[in-house]
Amino acid sequence: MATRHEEIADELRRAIDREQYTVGSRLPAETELAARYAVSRGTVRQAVAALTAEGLIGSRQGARRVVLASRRSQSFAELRSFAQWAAAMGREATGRVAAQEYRPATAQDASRLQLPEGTPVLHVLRVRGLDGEPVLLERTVYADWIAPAVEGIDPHAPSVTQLLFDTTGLVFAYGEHVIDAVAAGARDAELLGVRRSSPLLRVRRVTTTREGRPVEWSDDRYRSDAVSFSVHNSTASNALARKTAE
Amino acid sequence: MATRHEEIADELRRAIDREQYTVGSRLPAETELAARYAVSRGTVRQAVAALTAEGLIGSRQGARRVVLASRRSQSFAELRSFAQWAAAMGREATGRVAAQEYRPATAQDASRLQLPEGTPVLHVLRVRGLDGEPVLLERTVYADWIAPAVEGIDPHAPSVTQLLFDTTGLVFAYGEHVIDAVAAGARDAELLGVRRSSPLLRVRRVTTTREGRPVEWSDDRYRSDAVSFSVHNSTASNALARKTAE
DNA sequence: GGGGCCAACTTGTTCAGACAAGTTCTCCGC
DNA sequence: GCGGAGAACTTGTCTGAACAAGTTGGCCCC
Repeated sequence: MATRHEEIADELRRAIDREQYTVGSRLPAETELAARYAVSRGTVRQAVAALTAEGLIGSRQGARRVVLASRRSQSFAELRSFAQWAAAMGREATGRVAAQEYRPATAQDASRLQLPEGTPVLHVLRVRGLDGEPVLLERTVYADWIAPAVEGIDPHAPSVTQLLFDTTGLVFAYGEHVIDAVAAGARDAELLGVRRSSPLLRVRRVTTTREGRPVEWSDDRYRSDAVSFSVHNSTASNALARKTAE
Repeated sequence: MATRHEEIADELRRAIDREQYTVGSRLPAETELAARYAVSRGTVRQAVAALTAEGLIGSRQGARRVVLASRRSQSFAELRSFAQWAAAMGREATGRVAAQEYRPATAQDASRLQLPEGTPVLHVLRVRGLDGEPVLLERTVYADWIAPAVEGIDPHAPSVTQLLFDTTGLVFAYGEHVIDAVAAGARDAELLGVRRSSPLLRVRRVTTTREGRPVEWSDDRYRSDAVSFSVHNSTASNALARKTAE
């Protein structure tokens, strides 16, 4: 908690969480908050902008801000890392590598990872579970420059993200996710312990470093009875987009 | 295009779109942009903050901003309204009401729409298509205070959103979406023209007005071979969250 | 009681300046 | 040629001020 506006945002979040400000009620005016925390209005605006982006409060010119929701959404760290997400819920993340091999990059791999076609990239198939029960099948392709660090990882390591950070200082900073539904194939069904052709939630994502360099792309399939995703949107911020096939 | 920072944001978006700034390259410094557009640095910061929220550029202290992606994501208006989305793609939105009736609000309805339990709410089942081909099944529950305006709508109207705005001035301002996958039931399969138990992408959402008042909640099922969703995230903004079943 | 108008309030936009903190690049010495 | 130190650059934080634009609530009149 370094900066003042982050402190204030956090304090407001907690106040909403413990229903000091209830859903539907109005937040104090900027000038009042500025006086209360002894900061300028600009700093207060930075704080409430964060809550607005999270979908906790709504804001429109002329009217006081409204509390829209109370439950705080998880952090990006929790979304990037399966293990961190599990830990935040008080569950244990388990995982094993089912297959791992180098293959020359296809045109698709090359385009997504910004590499020349034919560069050897590392394919990894992981099964991940919560408290031992498999819920996610991860087919990940790593760029050549990070692959050596991934290759040496213990097949049962709970957190690849954490290990990569510890060994190479790599941070996953940006992600693009495409979500749809698919039927479980024979292999999927076996590894996840569901019946063939049961519906799976598929998330295809590309992750990049802070410098904007793509690190990996992945085809993740979730047991839809165990996991769902949640997104909030507003006229001001629209992270979610609908797309047609191909 | 009213405000200066919106103009600048739009100009930058277009420049990225026509690859004047290519993916992976660096944006000019704030001070340079400020000079170029003859505005203060604060105004430039507002403009680039918008692009950052959209996932188009990445930003970190000390380094110049990096272009992360070029394709512009659709607006919130397009996400809220099926018809607007279709129009933006140059496709024709079709739709028909398959069933419509009032029912007393269940505890779940009451909680989601912030109404007293037992209040009569309007259930509507709509089939929507692109160029005549059905792609979406919409089971929507409308709050009692907006239901009369919905009831009178032509069953084949392409855009409910537009009609509600025209007749009542209502704007859908905020939305919370929970996404998972389900198998098509017999009714779903028939209405969408797919085989039973094929995977569907389910989006359950609650929409509220600008005042933060819930208007409707809906269970939308998309043919997963026709539609997918896309979300971008970063350490700074995380609209997407993973959830476990109940 | 209802409708309309206005004043007070509140958020949005923009400016200019100062300092903090992190990154990048150059130059120097080895 | 390589690495390290440091300067120059760049984004992040924060202040204080002024005006624009939209909302809300109260008051008055019919």
